[in-house]
Amino acid sequence: MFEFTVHKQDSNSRARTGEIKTAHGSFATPVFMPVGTQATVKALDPSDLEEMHAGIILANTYHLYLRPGEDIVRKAGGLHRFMNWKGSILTDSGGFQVFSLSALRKIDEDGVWFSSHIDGSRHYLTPEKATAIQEALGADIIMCFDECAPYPCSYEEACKAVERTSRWAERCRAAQQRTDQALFGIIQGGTFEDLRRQSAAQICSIDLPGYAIGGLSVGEGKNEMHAMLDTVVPLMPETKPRYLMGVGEPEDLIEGVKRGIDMFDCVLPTRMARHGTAITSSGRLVVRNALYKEDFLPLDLECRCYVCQNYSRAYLRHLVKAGEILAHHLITYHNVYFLVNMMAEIREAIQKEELDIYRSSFYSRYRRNGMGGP
RNA sequence: GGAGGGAUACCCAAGCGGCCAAAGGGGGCAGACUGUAAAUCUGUUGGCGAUGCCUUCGAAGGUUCGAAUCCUUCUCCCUCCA
Repeated sequence: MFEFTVHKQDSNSRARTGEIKTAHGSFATPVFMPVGTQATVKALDPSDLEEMHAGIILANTYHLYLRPGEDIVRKAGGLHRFMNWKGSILTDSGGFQVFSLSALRKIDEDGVWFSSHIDGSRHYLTPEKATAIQEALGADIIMCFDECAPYPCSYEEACKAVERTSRWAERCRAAQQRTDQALFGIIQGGTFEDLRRQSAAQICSIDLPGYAIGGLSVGEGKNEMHAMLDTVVPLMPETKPRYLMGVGEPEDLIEGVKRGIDMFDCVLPTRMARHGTAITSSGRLVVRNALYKEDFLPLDLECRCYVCQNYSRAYLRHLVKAGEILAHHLITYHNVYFLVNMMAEIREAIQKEELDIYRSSFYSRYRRNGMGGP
């Protein structure tokens, strides 16, 4: 089952609140989805995610196909049971790996050859195969297998990716056997407005329960990303969720919501945490910096998460410097909480018609490379 | 007491006459990270008034145009034999 309902449309922007219902519960939108590529949000237990009210997480087709193999997940009773996550799950199709594993891959019309990053073995992924794997994994939302073009990229290259992505989207839909999974289409087009329009028209002409915007935040600037959203979102149906893939930073979430995005996912909070950086209301706080050696304040003075209630910057810095695994857990917990909570605040602001106020208040405190100080 | 081996930058450790302010690790400091080949990657790590100068390779002397590298003495450490 899959249902999307819009609750409140902001009168000053394209922002809206809503709700998505899947067989694994419902969650409010706009939503931030933590990424758990290999059926685990790195360094967190599903109970942590529940505790911070994350309603949906991501996993990846390509990675789970290579290891442990989708059959094992299917035999385990599906991804939810396999990883003990009761909320909703979205699986990415492997389309992003077409981009990120470019050195190990070869694209043709039928599909993509990959050399496994694990053992070098050769694998062929097609729209049909990506769909079948996602059916075996059993997520609530599955994604069309797309071609995510790099940035920068020539017009011709971007155009080819758009057209191939459209043909592949049709094939994914045709390949669908299960009726209980929501298949989302993906709009491509690089940073070319006309290609974005073309892609939006083509993808949205396929009747699917949701649509995503892919191929952004791959190196283009914020302005270009915003311009693409302004181009594409108006061409997407209002009654379907709009998902901006792979984004983002706190400011990107606000800017995306304002431009009509309902769903986001990003590895940034989990990856940065493992690399020793916290996301706070005043900006990034590089926990390992010497500045925090004797700083006994919490990561974020305004944060109500478990970590900020119980641990100091000095202690977390110590854990990071000492290479202790708890550092990964605690900072990841905070970072994911921060974004999940931020989305809750944004929803509340939209509900109260105060998104602009929330936005300016956010920017008044947040500096991208802020020190996170009091 | 005798015979060897060793002392190099914050630590470990290469270097054994000029291309050495000195390899490589570690540690320190800093930067990056946006549908995860990422507990990763990159830069930096003697001092300056800085396309050059000054001080450094246990200490002090010496040889040499030139020494971390060769010689002498000393100090300390290690191994083996008494």
